[in-house]
Amino acid sequence: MSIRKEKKALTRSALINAALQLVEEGGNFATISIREIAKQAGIVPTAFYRHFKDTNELGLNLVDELSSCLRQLIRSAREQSENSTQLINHSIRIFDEHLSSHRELFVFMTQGRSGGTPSIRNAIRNELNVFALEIVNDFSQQQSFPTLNSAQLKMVADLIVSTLAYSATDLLDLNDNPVLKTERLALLEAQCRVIFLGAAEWKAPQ
Amino acid sequence: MSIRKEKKALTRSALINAALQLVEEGGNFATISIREIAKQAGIVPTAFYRHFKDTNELGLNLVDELSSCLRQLIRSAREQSENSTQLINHSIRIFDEHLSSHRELFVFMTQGRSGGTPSIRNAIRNELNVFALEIVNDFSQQQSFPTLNSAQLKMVADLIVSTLAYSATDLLDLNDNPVLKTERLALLEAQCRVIFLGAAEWKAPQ
DNA sequence: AAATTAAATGTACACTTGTACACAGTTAAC
DNA sequence: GTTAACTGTGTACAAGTGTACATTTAATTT
Repeated sequence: MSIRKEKKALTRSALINAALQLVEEGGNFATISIREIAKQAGIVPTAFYRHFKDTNELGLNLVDELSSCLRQLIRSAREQSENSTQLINHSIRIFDEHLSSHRELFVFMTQGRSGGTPSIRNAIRNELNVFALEIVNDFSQQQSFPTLNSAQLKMVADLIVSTLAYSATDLLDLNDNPVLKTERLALLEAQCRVIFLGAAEWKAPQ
Repeated sequence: MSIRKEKKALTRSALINAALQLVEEGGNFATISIREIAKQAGIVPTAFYRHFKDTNELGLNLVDELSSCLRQLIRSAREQSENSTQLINHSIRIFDEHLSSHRELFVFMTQGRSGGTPSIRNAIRNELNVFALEIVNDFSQQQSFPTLNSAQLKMVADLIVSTLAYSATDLLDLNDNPVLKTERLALLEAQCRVIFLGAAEWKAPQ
């Protein structure tokens, strides 16, 4: 890459990190201004436009960051043991670790899924859908629920993703309260187990 | 009530409705200004302060509105038939009707749960917790899951609430697409059934 | 009927916001 | 080596923001 493009990529990621940091510091992405982001990134406000048309376009790039983060999460979770109870325990631990190590991205995700612009909402929805499809893939390969067809597996995977995403808001808020956070993780674990039990029993209503 | 207090209550609810309408028109509550709200309510900006200290305080009052809306939802859902499959179907239909008839409140709820100020997040969390406790109450009275103790019932009720709340974001977005909305409702229904099946099978891990 | 109280108005001010535009400094292309 | 292209700077401005404060209007109290 040429020197110029390298430098550009550098300030570009400075902008992305600036936005994420402002979000993590308690700001709502929807309320963050171009000027704040530029200031945090150490550039002049108008330079922002060399990289993004507006904050919405930057937001869509944050979703890309989220995307690779989720892929990484799936990859980590796959290095695990066989037993189903262990599987849930281990996956949730990995999930929790990712929440902590990529706080900003998950705060952005939970905010954006319901409070972002329509395009950001859709982008996040799409990423969570891809995430669910990855889980379906694992279910199929491991024969987790032999009685379910792929549409039914997707339904269960969506439920898992929904439960994880919902818990993320709580867990991110409980970061400074280890006791309550452990309780919330235990709740999440029990709920996932309920879902697994239900999926194993699932049959269409008569 | 005296005329003066009546009028005050009137403009107060005008402010509340103005905020809700702005939210429903696609705005994010976090980005709405005092001036916008006052304009929408048909009063001068500074009159806002006669009723609320700031938008956050108004938001907490929106949570109160949400609270009574959820209570009403529970009450409606209780007038229903016995069979468990019917119960899920009927409850989800009622839920959907409430989403449509109180759109603004549920948009506010989904936005606020993850994107609101800390105090608003907590207030909404609290309302959803109360909602889950109501469900626990129903589970107990109807002996839905005789093998579960009350803590376990609460865990299941939280999962139901989480699933409903998560689906709300999707359903609110699909209001103008009946086909996809019906699909999403069917997904929600299947997921609730998975949860019920799992809860019936639930036992602590060995 | 007069005095008091309180809600809503109108004005004002210091900020912040997005963004247009001219410019400077560097890298890339020729 | 000169020219062209592009990233980042600096200035500028109209529009929107929260909110203090004095004023008007109308209901309540006396």
